[in-house]
Amino acid sequence: MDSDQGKLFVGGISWETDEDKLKEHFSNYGEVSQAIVMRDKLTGRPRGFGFVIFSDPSLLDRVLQDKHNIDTREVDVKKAMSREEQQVSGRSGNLNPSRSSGGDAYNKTKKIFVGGLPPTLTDEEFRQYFEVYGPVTDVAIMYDQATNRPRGFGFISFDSEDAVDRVLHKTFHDLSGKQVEVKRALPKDANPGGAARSMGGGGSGGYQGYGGNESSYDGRMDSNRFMQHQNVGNGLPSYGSSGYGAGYGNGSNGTGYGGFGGYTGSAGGYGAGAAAAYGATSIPGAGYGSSTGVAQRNSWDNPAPSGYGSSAAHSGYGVPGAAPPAQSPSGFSNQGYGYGGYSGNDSGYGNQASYGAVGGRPSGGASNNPGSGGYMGGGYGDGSWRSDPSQGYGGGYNDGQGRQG
DNA sequence: GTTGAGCGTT
Repeated sequence: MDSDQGKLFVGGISWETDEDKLKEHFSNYGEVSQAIVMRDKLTGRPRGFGFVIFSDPSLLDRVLQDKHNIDTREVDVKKAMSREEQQVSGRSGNLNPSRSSGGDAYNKTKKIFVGGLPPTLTDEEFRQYFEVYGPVTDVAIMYDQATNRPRGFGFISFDSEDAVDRVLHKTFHDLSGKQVEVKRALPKDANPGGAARSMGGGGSGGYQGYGGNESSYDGRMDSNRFMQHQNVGNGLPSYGSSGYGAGYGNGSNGTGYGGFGGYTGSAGGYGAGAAAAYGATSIPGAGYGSSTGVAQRNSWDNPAPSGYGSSAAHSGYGVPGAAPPAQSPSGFSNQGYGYGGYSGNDSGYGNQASYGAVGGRPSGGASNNPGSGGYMGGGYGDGSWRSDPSQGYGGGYNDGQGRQG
């Protein structure tokens, strides 16, 4: 919220209005440090709103009292809500206190993303600026591979989490006279190329409706890109840096409802999501899901809170008693029993692992539907990059029978 | 036309 002081939402602006116009207009009140017009990513067409940030937040009061005309349009000016606040809309002022009490102990990322870098910035300057906050172990300014032009962002790795905390205490930093924005870097490791495929492109078109990694089993996570370790209020266990996986089954007679389950913890590293898929079977009621994360080891120096830092989680056998006790992370069970949710990472950069297999056929293989055993892609949705990087959402989708009948 | 873009290497 701190960082949003001095930030205005400007709605209803003309499509003619660009950043410069915005800035020009609001500069009448004081120094505008940033003006931005939101555009459609694909078409580039303005979406009709933007944001303005004043260097001096105290100017807002005056600005808010006036009516504003830009490009012959009367625009709507409001105090910008942070993305966190938006969903809470209503409550008078007092939103989640949550964080800042004890200080984000769960976030272990030592790397920050820095956006808005001046193109002229050098590695040295970049480093020097941030070294003030603590020992810097790595510096990376990103360049376009083809044009070799600065992409306007970079990364700083710190030696300690404390340094990161200090940096993040303020979202905006002055660097070479411009303002840059820092965020926790998304753990790149959480996005292993190759495991994220399927979902969507597949061509089989199996799942309907369950699309996108931000949709979720009950919709509650949707649009909440800032889920922290606060209570989510959905009755599901919420561990600090866990990822949730949701598996949806589609059994041959429609009974399969996967449910939810599987979380992964990480010991000293980035915990990324594990997705568990529950096999829906043709046996009514057989497929079920429950969240069965098992936390076993927490003995390192990792101050694992509440089962955090577990090594593995198994959960959700589709067919009680019939499922092979497969510990193997092969992810496929040949006879069509679903199991899902194995994940473990013990150290360092914990890659999430998500294995789900579902057959969706009655046990015993007495199936007249040979060869169409369902395949479940290990679902890992990369939490959007905007999310708090400690989160990983997994979405598991399976189309139990492929086509039935 | 009214609440946000940008995320990599070793």
